[in-house]
Formats: sequence, C-alpha cells, structure tokens
Amino acid sequence: MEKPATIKDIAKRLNISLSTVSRALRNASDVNPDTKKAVMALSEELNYQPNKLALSLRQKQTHTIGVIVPNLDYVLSLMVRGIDEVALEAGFTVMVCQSNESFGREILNTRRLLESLVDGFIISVSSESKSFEHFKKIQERNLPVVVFDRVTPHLTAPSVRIDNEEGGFVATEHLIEQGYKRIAVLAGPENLGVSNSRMDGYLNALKKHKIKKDPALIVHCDFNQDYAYFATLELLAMKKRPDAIFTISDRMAIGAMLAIKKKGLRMPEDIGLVGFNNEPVTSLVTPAISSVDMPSFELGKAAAKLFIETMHNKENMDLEEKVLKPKLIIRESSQKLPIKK
Amino acid sequence: MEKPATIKDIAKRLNISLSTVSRALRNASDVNPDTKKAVMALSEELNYQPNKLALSLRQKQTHTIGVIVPNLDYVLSLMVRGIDEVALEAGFTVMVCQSNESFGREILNTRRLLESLVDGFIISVSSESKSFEHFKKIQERNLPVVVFDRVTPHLTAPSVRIDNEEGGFVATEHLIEQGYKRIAVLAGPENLGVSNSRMDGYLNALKKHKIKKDPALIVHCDFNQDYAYFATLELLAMKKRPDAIFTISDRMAIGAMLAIKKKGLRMPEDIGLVGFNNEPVTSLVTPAISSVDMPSFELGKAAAKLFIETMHNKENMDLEEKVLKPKLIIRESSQKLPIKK
DNA sequence: TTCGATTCCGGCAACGTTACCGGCAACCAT
DNA sequence: ATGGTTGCCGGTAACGTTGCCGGAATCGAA
Repeated sequence: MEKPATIKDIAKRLNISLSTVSRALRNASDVNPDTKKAVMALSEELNYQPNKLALSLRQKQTHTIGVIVPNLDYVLSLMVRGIDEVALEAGFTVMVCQSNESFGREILNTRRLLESLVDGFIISVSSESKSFEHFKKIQERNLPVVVFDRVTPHLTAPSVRIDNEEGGFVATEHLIEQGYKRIAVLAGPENLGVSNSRMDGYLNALKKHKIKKDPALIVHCDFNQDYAYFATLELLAMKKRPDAIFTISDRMAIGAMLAIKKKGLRMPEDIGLVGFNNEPVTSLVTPAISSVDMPSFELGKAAAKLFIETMHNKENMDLEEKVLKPKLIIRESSQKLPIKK
Repeated sequence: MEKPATIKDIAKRLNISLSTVSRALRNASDVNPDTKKAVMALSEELNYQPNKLALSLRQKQTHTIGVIVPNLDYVLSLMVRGIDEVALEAGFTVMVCQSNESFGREILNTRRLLESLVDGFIISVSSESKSFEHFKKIQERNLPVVVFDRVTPHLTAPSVRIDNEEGGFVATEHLIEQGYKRIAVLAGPENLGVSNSRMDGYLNALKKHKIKKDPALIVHCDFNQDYAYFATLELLAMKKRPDAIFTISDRMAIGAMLAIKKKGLRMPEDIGLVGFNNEPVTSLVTPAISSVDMPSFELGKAAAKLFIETMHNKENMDLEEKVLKPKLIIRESSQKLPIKK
C-alpha cells in the first residue's frame, strides 16, 4: 500500500531542498550537522531506501554482474556460490544465466544481460560454442569480462581456472603407477579447452612413462553420462580392450562405471577408473570412484575478485591469468595395489 | 567505445521530436507510416536498444522476479529452471538468491531483492525460518508473492507444491506391503511444513494398516546426510530395531544407507529403505534406493505461471493452491518380495 | 566599514523514456 | 465559409537521483 519514501518526501517534510537532503544522506560535507541529523532521523523513520533504478540511470552503473554458465551442476553451482559471496561483499548483485551448453542460448543470455545493463560479465563458456563474437562485442562496449573454469584461447580476457593439464597428468600417472597398461581416456567435446588440456595431461603422463599413445584409446564424446556409457561399451568390446579408463568428468565416469558393471567386469581388478571433479556421488557408488578434486568454491571467489579488480583499473587490462591446483582423491575404483605405508 | 544509441540520437538524425520516435518505435498509432519506416530503419542501423533502467523508472516496473530458494540442489535447481523458462517466455528476468537454509540470509536476500525493485517474489522458505514477517512486509508493499515447494501455513499466499502427504503415504504403504513391520521415519526439521506433511502421510499409512505408531521410531533431524547417518545409527542400536526406514529426502536416505552398510545390514533383506525426491544418485548407489519422484521442472513452471497470473489480477488474490502428484519409484532397497506380474 | 573567505543551501539540468495535452493542417459534411 | 473530425506531430513534465553552479548569510580581519 505504502509507496516507498523518496528524497522528495523527506525534503517536503523538512522544508528543505532535494539537493540538501541528497547531500545530507551521503556526502555529509557542505551540510549543517543539525539538518543532517534531522534528515537522518526522518529517513530512518520513513524507512527510506534510495531507488536503485534512478541511481543506476544517473551514474550509468548498475552494480550488477552478469554470470553465464553452461549449467548448474555440482561444481558450477559451487563456483557460482563463490562468485556470489565475493560479489555481495563488494556491493554487487549477480544475475546468473544458464546456457544449457547451447550456443544459441548463450548468445541470448548475453543479449539479455546486456539489455539489463550489467556492469560486466563472468563467463564459463558452453561446450557448443565455437565462435566467440558475442563475447567480443561485450568487450567492444568496454565492459569487463572475466572467464572462469572453461577458458578458451579464442577469447582474450583475464581468467581463472584450474590446472587441467596437471589434473589429467596426476590421474593418468596414478593409473600407471597402479600397474595399468592400456589406459583409455574419455575426453569431452573436441573444441572444449578444458577437455583438451586434461587430455594433454594424459598424453604427458604416457610420454613420461614411455607408453605409446594409442589413438584407439582416445575417445571424444559428449559431456554426458549416456554417451560415456556407450563409448565405454565400445571400448570394452575391443579385441585388446583397455584395462583402465580416465574420464574427464565424473558424469562420464558414472557412465563408464555402469558400462563396466554391465559387462560384468570388476573395478579395480579388471578395470581401473578415475574421474574428474570429485562430485559427492563418486564416494557413494560401489566401488567408490577416484576423482580429481578441484577447489570450486575458491575458484568462484577468485573469479569475482579478479572481476572487481579488472573493473577498477580498466586500462590495466593485462590479462591476469590465475591457475589453481587440482588434487587427486584416490578411492576404490583405481586402487589395485595394496596401500603402502 | 560506442555509447549505445538513444531515442534522442534517432530524433536528432531524423529531425523529428523525441515523442514521435518513441511512438514510432512501439505504438505505431498516431504516426505517419513513412516516418515510422524511417525510424525503424535508423534504429536498426544504430542497433538501438531501449534503456531498461529508464523504462523501469518511468513505468515503475522492472519485469524482474525475485526468487529465493534455500539451496540449489538437484530438485530446486530443476524447479528454478522451470521458473526461468516460463518467466523468460513472459518477458521477465529472474534473480535467484540462495538463503543457504539460513533465516538471517533469507531476510538479507529479501531486502536485497526489494532494493533491486523486483516486481514480486517466488519463494521456497528456508528450513530455519520460524518467523515470516519479512515476507509479510513484501505483501504489505502490495507485491505479489508465490510460495512453492516448501509452503507454510503461516504465510498466506498462492502456492504450488506437491502432495507431500500422499508421497509419505505411498512410500510407507509400499514398505508395509513388502512385509516390513517396524517402520521408522527420518523426518526433517520440526517446523518445516514439507517435513510434517510427509510424516502425516506416514502416519496415515500406519493407521490404515492398523499399525500402532511408535514415537521411538519417529526421528526429527536436520535435512542433512550426516545427521541422518548418526540418527540411523541410533535407530539401529535400539533393542527392537526398525526393519525399514522412510526418509523424507534422498540426502537423508544416503546417510541412512551409509549407516546401514556400516552396521553390516543388508538391504532390502534386513532393512527396507525409501527416500524422497528421486535424485539421480538413488539409482546409482548399491543397492539402488527407492524414492518418491516429484515433477520438479513442472512445479517450477507452474509456480512461474501462477506468479504471472497473480501479478495480472492483484485484486483477485484468492490464494490459488496448486498441488501436483508425486510418484513412487521402486528400486532394490525396498523390493523384498519378488515382483508380481 | 568593507572585503574576502567560509558555511550552508537551493535551483537547474541531466540520465532515457513515455503519458498527456494541445496544436496545426487537411479533410469532410453541412 | 464554417465547424467538426481526423491524422500527425511537438512540447512538457515526470520517474528519483546527483553534480554543478551560484547565492545568501555569517564571520573574521584589515
């Protein structure tokens, strides 16, 4: 019922001008302590809240960050919480949009957020995106853009990510050390940087241990449980089937696990399995799946911090690139050797 | 670099007035077809986008819905996607805030969204909330509020939920029919309506089958895997331990499962288990856990639709209450009898 | 007494948009 | 011709806020 109070209401009630009220409410210089006190008291009484719309319109800043993510699975939703936490602290509001891994949707989200006049973007790109013109358009408007988690070399922007190569490396080396000989990798979509980096780590580990890479053991498939399931079935149907699988996500690891069980094979005895992301589900299934853990919440926080930094010194856009370290969590699915003390 | 074009720019370039441009861009009545065409063409060329801030300020509508959820777990994130889908279609933007099940945070979220001048709220209440004054304040401002999933009798508002009583009933009756005799229930926090309704369903099923209710078998604990784990351990340590457990969420079911395994008991032979929500994890663990499925995505869509309705005829605020039906999914954890054809 | 400095305040314009009102032609019917 | 209708357009105010400028009042000092 009650319309929210405005500066005008306060001014009228105190018989002073709008300008004075406005100054009293914030600057405090150039205003009589008594009137200031009176204004404060009345604004309290009327429960005055500055109208953000008017403010934003005036100073051309909405204090809003547009966040675009491919989905809100366990890891990304943790990251978003990290972003949210830091942003809130700094007086920003975040608007989260899901692209659902769709390129078209991502463009739509960008446009929508641009229309909402966000002050900048924090982005994790969709796996479907091969063109990045829509993001470049943002930068042309001189709005800060920070890329996180799913970074891409095709977009020049400050970024925060984990060391995916390292992750792929430790996962693979662990399998090698456990005595697995034919290690397959379920890589994600080919154009996704994250996917390729993890695979590079895999390749590096092979090279280090002088294992020849076998193209038949490298399978690209969609970031998805069902695809992983069928891909694994095919792998297991090979004449010389792999004796271990590294999947670049836990979703895919689950798919692989189901396929392995379906074939009646045992983990870790017949097949070793390591996933990526360390989603809670990996510790719940039987056998529990080894996985590469990443500091998701921290990563989100770092992204938001970097965004705010970038925002404050726009000229100094020299592309900071922050890289966090992943950590392998070993569970039953890959623990073939007895645990050495 | 380029500042976005405004109506003023168009007017200047065409040597006509602001008003005419404004009318040409939308109303189309009262404006010469030729000038209209010219305006359209130029606005296209300049890539004109109406400034939402100015619009909102002018017409006192932001076309934004504030959504407050206790968390973004599997079920709620599905619901939010449902809300998003319908809202977008109707030209609304949603701002999602997580209360993290915290009362204080919920108040903070409310205030923030109110400051952002959202047009209304779609809310699922935190489990910690016992007072609802902050929500009532919204209603006093004459903003539409729709409650979904976690409804509460203490807040008078249109709502969308599933039939939790029914869900509790079918889950419990299923356990009874499978031959379980001492059925315990892990209920959630006591003040949470959802929790109590599901428990009511449990009680109704007992009553129907003439089983005496045993207070020792009714355990309230936090909505949380760890609490459920310990609560289950205690249940299993009883002299006359239960032979089945119904948990009102899958998180709790997981906790219960871990406790049951820890004790070396078998499901479904020694203990039957049914959860609630039908999260994907229930089908992945061993044994797969029976669970009550709910149409989450649909529920979200229904909530958004109801919101938009409520928004359009505010006077007609006669508290529509929409109830969707849950559905029991039977899996290994409760399938004691052979499946009858 | 006069002048400059200081303190405090109000008016105006602007951010980008639209609602409202009024005005000027041109047309038609009387 | 006159008056009313219609089609088209422009000016103004307003949404709530702040930045800028100028001005009045007061005070201290020369």
